[in-house]
Amino acid sequence: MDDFSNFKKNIARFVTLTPVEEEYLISKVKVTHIRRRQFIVQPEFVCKYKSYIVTGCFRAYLVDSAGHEHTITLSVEDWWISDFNSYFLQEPSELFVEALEDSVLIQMDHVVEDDLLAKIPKLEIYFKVLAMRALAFLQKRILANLSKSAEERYHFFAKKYPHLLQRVPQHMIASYLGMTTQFLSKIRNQPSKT
Amino acid sequence: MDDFSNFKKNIARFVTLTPVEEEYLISKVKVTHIRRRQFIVQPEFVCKYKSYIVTGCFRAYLVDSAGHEHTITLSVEDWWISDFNSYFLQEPSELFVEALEDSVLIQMDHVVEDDLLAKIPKLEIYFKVLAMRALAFLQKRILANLSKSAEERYHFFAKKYPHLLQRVPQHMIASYLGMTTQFLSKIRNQPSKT
DNA sequence: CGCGACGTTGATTTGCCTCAACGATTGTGG
DNA sequence: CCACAATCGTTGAGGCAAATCAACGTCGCG
Repeated sequence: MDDFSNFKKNIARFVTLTPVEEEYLISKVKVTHIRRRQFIVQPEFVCKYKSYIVTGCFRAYLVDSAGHEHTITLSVEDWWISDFNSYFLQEPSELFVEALEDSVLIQMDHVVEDDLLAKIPKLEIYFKVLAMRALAFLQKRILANLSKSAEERYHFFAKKYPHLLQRVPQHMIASYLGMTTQFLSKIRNQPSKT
Repeated sequence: MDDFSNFKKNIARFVTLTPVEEEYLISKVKVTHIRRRQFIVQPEFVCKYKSYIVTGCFRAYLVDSAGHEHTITLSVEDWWISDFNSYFLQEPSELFVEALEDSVLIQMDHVVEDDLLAKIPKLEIYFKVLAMRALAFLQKRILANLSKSAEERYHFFAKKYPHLLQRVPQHMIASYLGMTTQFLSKIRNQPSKT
């Protein structure tokens, strides 16, 4: 089971490529190994790639003027990561995207992407589906932040992503959920109802 | 200046259609007039259309189990509105989308959209650009909610969308910004800096 | 071994909410 | 066309959820 196995499967969930197309795709993308604590995106720099996570774990976060970190994204295997804003518009990023574990990525840049979309138009559909899902996801997250208490948000998260609780340090989860480490700790260690 | 003038201009910002394509597009979409306080999306129902606002103003909101409204979207002329989640997946919506003024929409349903995308592939690009912009926008909003105080969020909003302050009732803006009407009122009437 | 990253716990503070009452404006039916 | 209701914004008192500040224990790693 090589690096591309799950990548192909993931695409096959939404569009069906011919063997020739698949081969062409694989020939164009680039496999990159990233060490823990390494950054693949940094503020001031333009985000060059969109990256599919083969193995590993990443988070994207912003550091505000008070020096507080705010986590936008926690991603594991079979997700795409990037600063889509910076990648799409080719503007300097404001975010850090950091590997939380040693990771393997499949990457493409704009040149490769445009070529692939031209040669394999079905990929437009694949990326469209991903974009729509991302939109739905972000909308739900905004709603959750507006309408739920810190405790509700945590329990919802814990139920939905139990594996992340084990892989990701708690202060990052806290910052993802919009609360302090201390408060999250208190939630976890209180009697509580489910 | 007919209903389609700005619609065409908006598309032309991102892709260039031939006169024939433009005509075909116009022949397929549907112009709808909506009265103030009318709903174009309601919970339990599948969202049938994506709609371009020719004139008017809409908001999308969710009512939580405690009966509180949470505004996801405030939209005016030249924006697309829909419950994209419900429209894209053809699942029942959870949202209300309500006209805040008498409005005129240009609408397309899935059948029309698929046909248009097949006949005018350039529209894929148009919608892709819109989707990416929406993604960037939602991401910024999540960051603002995570990192800014209610007062900062309000002043930021007021500076960025001064026209909305006049068109939209304040309790809706408050719910969009994630605070109560009363608190927003207090922010507005305090000395404050900036 | 010693330092830094991580989590926990308690005391205190505060940003924002809830509840409540009250003008002003809009709009609507008799 | 007026009266009354509904909608909208304002203001104040009191309360709570979550932040801040601070101190401490543990673990992993260089």
